[in-house]
Amino acid sequence: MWYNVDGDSMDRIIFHIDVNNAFLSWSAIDLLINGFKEDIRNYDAVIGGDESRRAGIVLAKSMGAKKKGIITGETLYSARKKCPGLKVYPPNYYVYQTKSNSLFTLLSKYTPDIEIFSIDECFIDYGKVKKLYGDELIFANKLKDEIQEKLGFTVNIGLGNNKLCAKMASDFLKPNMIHTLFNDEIKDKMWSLPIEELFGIGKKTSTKLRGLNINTIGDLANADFDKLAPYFKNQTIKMINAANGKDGSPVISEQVESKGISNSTTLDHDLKTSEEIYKVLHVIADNLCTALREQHRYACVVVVILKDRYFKSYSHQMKLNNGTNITSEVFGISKKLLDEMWNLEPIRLVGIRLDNLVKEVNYQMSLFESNEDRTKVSKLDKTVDDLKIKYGHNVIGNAYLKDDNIIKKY
DNA sequence: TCTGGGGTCCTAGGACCC
DNA sequence: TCTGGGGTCCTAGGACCC
Repeated sequence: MWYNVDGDSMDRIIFHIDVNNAFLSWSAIDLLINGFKEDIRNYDAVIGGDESRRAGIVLAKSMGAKKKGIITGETLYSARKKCPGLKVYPPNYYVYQTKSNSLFTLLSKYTPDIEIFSIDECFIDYGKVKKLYGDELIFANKLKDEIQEKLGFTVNIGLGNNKLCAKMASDFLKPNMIHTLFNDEIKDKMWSLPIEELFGIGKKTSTKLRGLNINTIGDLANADFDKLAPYFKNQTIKMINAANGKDGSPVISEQVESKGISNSTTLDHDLKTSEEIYKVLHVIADNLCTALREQHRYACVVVVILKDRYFKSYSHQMKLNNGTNITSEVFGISKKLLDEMWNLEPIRLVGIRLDNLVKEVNYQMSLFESNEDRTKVSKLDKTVDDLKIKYGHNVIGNAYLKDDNIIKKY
């Protein structure tokens, strides 16, 4: 997390650029390109998950839907109750990635100092290029308009002396707006906001804070450290700094490799037998290992994640002596982990996370295995990967999984 | 008809070693 | 027979973000 006070300084100028209703805007543009007559941004519309797979939640909403009180993350069922005429469209992640890339490409004309924060958000260290482009507000306005003109969607841009303030600023009033939250504006513009608006303060923490009669960001900014410390331990100082708009974390433009990758799926019905769960684990293990092999990376930790019908989640993990990206190995470990952890309660979600990723393995054979076997399975994976590259990801799968209805949903 | 999927970071407790 | 800390590594779970 980036509330790091060291390095915070007045003379930095940071932009936070945030696409307005990203998924919905991007889907709207894509639909228009494909001959759709209406712009779904002008309806009461949402991008939503697949209800038949029990993934029916709101991922993004139009301004109209927002006005009806629909919030991101709520069930489509509940959203429809608020807005009976609601239109629901499925997400298209391929389109989103393309639009996202087009935004970052446009921005990189101006500066290499861009930190990609998520698919629809980034930070720019404007201080470093100010002498090239001049006044930050004038530039921000031009940039905002250029994005709308060339890419067809709107953004909010927040300006501050650090990333935290820039991010808070871009969130003020939407859409298509520019806001500043410089150090001398923190009291006036941020302290009156309710505590849950502060970045990093979620539901659990805000409930606890309100219980301590801390209701606004200003209350937290001026809170007594010793009073809060027993409740929030090491987080206390970070929270108080954040409420004071202090953050020294740098804009990091190099793409850092992820520390782990995961894949999980909510099933369309609860699974009740190991055999059913194994099949899902196998597909997931293959997805993840294929991705790792593409990146030439290896996992040293395998985690199996389950959610039961009450939405309670469980995990079980194993650290490996040797990193692996071999599907059959990860699948084998996952099965073992499942067998150890599963209490036979019906399962709603199955996932695997591969962690502690490394670039190379110095493979050390255990006493009883032969390196030949390992080379063989590795080669098999490679052959499958090559076929996938040549003919597409769906042409080949494990025969074990063929014609299985779990896979169709996947 | 409650509640996606992919991440990061933190905490607490246990094992183990010195 | 009972009793120490300190440090590190590992695991499970939680909180938060988009």
